[in-house]
Order: sequence, then C-alpha cells, then structure tokens
Amino acid sequence: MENKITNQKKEKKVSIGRQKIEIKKIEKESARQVAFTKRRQGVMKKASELSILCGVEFAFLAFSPGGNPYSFGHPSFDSVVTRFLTRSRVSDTGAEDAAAWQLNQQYT
Amino acid sequence: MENKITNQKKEKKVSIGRQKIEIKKIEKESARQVAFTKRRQGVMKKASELSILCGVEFAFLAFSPGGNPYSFGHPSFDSVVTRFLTRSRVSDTGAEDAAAWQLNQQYT
DNA sequence: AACTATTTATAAGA
DNA sequence: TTCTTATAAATAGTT
Repeated sequence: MENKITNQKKEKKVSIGRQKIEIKKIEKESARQVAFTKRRQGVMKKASELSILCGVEFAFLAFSPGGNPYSFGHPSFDSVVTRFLTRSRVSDTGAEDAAAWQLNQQYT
Repeated sequence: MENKITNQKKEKKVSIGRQKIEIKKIEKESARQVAFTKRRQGVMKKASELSILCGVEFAFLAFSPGGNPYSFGHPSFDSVVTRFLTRSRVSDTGAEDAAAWQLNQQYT
C-alpha cells in the first residue's frame, strides 16, 4: 500500500483485472488446479469465519481433482463428524434430523 | 438497478455500507443469527462453485447456534462422507489412504 | 507467487 | 424479515 506512488504515472493497464466467469467445469487442467487451490482456501476462510463469528461447529471435506481428500473443521473435522454420525444429541421434535438431509440440491 | 433514478437527487447517505468487522464471536443473539444465515448461504455458494469449476466432490456440515445440523454436498453430503469413511478408492500414492485412515479407525 | 482491476459478498440501514 | 446501498473481501487474468 505504501508504495503506490511508484505506479502513479503509469497509464497503460497492467491487468484487465478479474473477469466474470461462468460457473462450469474449467477444462484446462492447469487453470483448474490453480482455481482449486485459490478457492479451497477461500472456502476454508469463509467457513472458519462463520464458525468464529457465530460460535458454531463445522466440518468441510473435499476431494481434489487428483482424488486427494482435504478435510478441516472446528473444533476439528472428526469431532464434528462424530457428533453428526452418532446423533448423540437428543432432539425433542425430530426436526433436527429432517433438516440435516434436505440441503443437498440447492446449488445444482 | 433500474430505479436508481429515484435516488439521484438525494445527498444524504442512505447507508454507510458494509463495515469492516473483527472476526470474533458476535455477542448479540439476533445479529449472530442474521450473520449465520447470510454466511451459511455464502459458504454453500462458494463450496458449490468450487465443486463445479474444479470437478470435485465435497461435503459441508455445520451445527447452528441452536444446535441444528446443516449439511450439503456434491454429489451429496452422504455420498462424499461415505467415500471418505470407506476409502473404497485405490490410491496410487497412498496419500489419500493416509489422510483417511485416522478417521476410519475411529468411526468404522 | 505477486499484482491489479473487477466482481462478488456482506455489514448496516430502511 | 426482505430489500437496498456502500464498502470490504475474493479472485480471474496477467506477469
């Protein structure tokens, strides 16, 4: 930030900047890998912020294009999955279980 | 967008806009609930985009402040968790198996 | 990996 | 709560 002055006389654009993209599979392998790295970090940050701001537990898991798993969570991936799988919490209404399995198809 | 004209003569700011916030637990209950709703949607969208753009599978799970679980994934939350827990895919490098093994020990 | 222009997400306010 | 607005934050294309 403090050395913006070094660019102050330049007229030529050094970048066209971010462009809008269509949400469909990136066919070029190298570009897909770059996007995966950037966006995986973005999702992790967003999920972490959600967790801290709202005091909630979460778990995130993704299989990379190469098939490698990336998992993380708060307080930890496995503790949250355990909580979910064991259903140790008693629900009075039963609404909890129903709600959990119905959010799968909202974004195609 | 098409009716900005209705505001074109106004001088007074109608909003101070988004402000930078510190990433720490939101103490006010109502504000925390609003943030949870907005940001949960944001994380879901980001994860979905990642999935489509990069052709990867993912699963996301969060427990709301009230303790209710929200799960989603592509192609589905349970299929991805199952893939992770069962490790049915053969890995050439062994990296996948190594990462998955700990959880498998605990939950299968 | 770093940069920058632009798009996207979202904190406040209505 | 749903919508709007101004601003912060993420990121596509480039180097």
